Amino acid sequence: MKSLFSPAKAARAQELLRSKLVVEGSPSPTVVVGLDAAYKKLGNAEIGIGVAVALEWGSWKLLGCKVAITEVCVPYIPGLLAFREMLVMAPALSSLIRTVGSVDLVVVDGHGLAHPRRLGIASHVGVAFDLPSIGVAKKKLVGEEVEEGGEVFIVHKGVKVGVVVRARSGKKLYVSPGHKVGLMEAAHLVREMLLDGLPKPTLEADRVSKAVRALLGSLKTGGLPLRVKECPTLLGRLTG
DNA sequence: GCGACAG
DNA sequence: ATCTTGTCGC
Repeated sequence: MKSLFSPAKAARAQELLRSKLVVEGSPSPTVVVGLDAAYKKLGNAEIGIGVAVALEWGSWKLLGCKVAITEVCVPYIPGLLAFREMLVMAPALSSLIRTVGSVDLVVVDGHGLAHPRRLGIASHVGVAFDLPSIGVAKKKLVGEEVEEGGEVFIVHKGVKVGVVVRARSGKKLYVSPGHKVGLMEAAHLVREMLLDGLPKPTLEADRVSKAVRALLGSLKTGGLPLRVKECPTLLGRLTG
């Protein structure tokens, strides 16, 4: 059987999307969305859980939440993360946008500009939905950390592509522009969203994805053989 | 050839 | 990311 995924073509697609990327802007969000994905192996199949939560800036009040569940047959390859996670993130995000009406900013797990081809998952999401977005990663993908004027930047091939933001615990967060946000603006916004070592939207999306994952586990324990083949895409709405 | 390698 | 045993410290 032919391969189900072409890394070479995916990388070419990133180069095409890259020409649409805007790396400047300073949004003043009212509605901010957190995106996250979790996975669970059920028999031979790998199930992906995509979560999108909408919060009100500042009060961090929950405005909506959408979950998309489907089998994911794309492997994780460094640099090509978006092609795996977009399968569940895109349905969850588009459904959430339809529900809450408008979204001002999307915070994504992973890098944006700080990527081998300058189009990490945060930028991919931003360009695909034409929304301002920011990438927040827990680990570095490319570049070196360079201090300058009391700020630590991620420098890749001589270009500043991200900022290292320190949580109060001392833990590093690698922040980079996704789309329609500048470098310093992205770092500033993330610092304002910081709570318990992570941006509030990320924290909430992560919480939900872990909870749904636990539910999938208990379904298996209950003896219900989940037939993925018969329901390739389940769009659940658990909160919103 | 060796090391690095988001989630 | 997920799986997973044991250890350390509040």
